[in-house]
Amino acid sequence: MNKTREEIIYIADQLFYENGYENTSFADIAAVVKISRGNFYHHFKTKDEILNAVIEHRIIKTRKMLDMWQANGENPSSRIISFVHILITNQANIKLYGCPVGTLVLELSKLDHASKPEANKLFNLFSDYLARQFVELGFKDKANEYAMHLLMRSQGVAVLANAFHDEVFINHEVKTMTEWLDNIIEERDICL
Amino acid sequence: MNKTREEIIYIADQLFYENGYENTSFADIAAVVKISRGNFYHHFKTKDEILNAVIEHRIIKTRKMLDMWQANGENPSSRIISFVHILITNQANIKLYGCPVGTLVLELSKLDHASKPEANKLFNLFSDYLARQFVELGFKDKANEYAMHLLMRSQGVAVLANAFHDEVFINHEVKTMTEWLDNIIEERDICL
DNA sequence: TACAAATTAGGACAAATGTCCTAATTTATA
DNA sequence: TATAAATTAGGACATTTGTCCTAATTTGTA
Repeated sequence: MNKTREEIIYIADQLFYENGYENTSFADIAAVVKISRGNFYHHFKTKDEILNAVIEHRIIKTRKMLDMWQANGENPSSRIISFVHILITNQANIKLYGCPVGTLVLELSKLDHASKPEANKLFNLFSDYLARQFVELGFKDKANEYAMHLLMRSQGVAVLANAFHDEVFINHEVKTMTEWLDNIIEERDICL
Repeated sequence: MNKTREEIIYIADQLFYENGYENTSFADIAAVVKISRGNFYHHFKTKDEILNAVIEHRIIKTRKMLDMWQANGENPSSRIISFVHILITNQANIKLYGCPVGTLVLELSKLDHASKPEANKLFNLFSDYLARQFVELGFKDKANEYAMHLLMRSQGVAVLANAFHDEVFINHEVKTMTEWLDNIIEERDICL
């Protein structure tokens, strides 16, 4: 039900990512959805309402993706690799527009926007997912630290991927991330 | 000479960083500089011209800073540490607005702005600076790779510093960066 | 001092923005 | 089918935007 509303959210999601929130107007969204600007008001009273709907939509999408990784990943290690490999899967978009999460949170920071905490939840989803894997790997004390470390690296790669469009760099950094993971696991085994 | 022009650039530099380029208007800058909006046109014909002037100004500032690090750093290793420590020195601003370079390049990407390559030169300055240090450390083949790796890490930390405002995380990541540096130097010595 | 150049203030201008209203049309329901 | 509800189109509205013009003032110089 409410197909138009969902289509608005779907298109706004894309446009906010590709062109930024501030730089996307009602008119831009309406033009793609092919509805009149007036009709808009019936579904969303303000632009902020659209943003909130988009963020909520992204949270649901992300949860689904993480649940799938959780279900399909054979072990914590391969589930972590699923995360790292977004950088390769979404390489084309990341080169053009950066990371959808990182760029949104940064923009909302500069706009001093009330929805920043909500957007931040996207980061929390990934961080919690990763931390859970590290706990399962036996890194009880360092799980959060390691999760943030990987999140940090993927954000750094996304920024430089956007800046330099260098595929070799991206592939190499993905490799060093998996090596880093192998290393801490190896060190853990030595300690036992 | 041309004090007003320089003041416009100085203020625009700040406002573009704090509020974003798109989200900063002529009126915003004029209000802070305390000149009439009309007078603006005498110094800069378009907003893009201000942006270009701001980028040029940042390039000059950055060059000066790197030259100072180059001159004052006792060895390549300590010069690299100077770079890493921006994350601590500029911690307050990074938490609020992210990295000035990364956020500008990302925004210009989304705006599909003609000045993105110019802004990217800021990244090149840091990357070249770092690569030079790694060459001096004897990593002839891996100098660029290592430079990009450190740049990537500092960008990642900046994004998450903005998102989470977590001082402990920042300090810890700075520590792991210095440890990473120590490690590759140690490994190099073992190989000799 | 006299004159030219540089700088300034103030506002005009069209276009775009987010918001909101009304009237028509479609859809669903009794 | 008749009626209410949901959805739509089209445009009004004040505000803000970047851009640009003109006339006044300040500054520097011969």
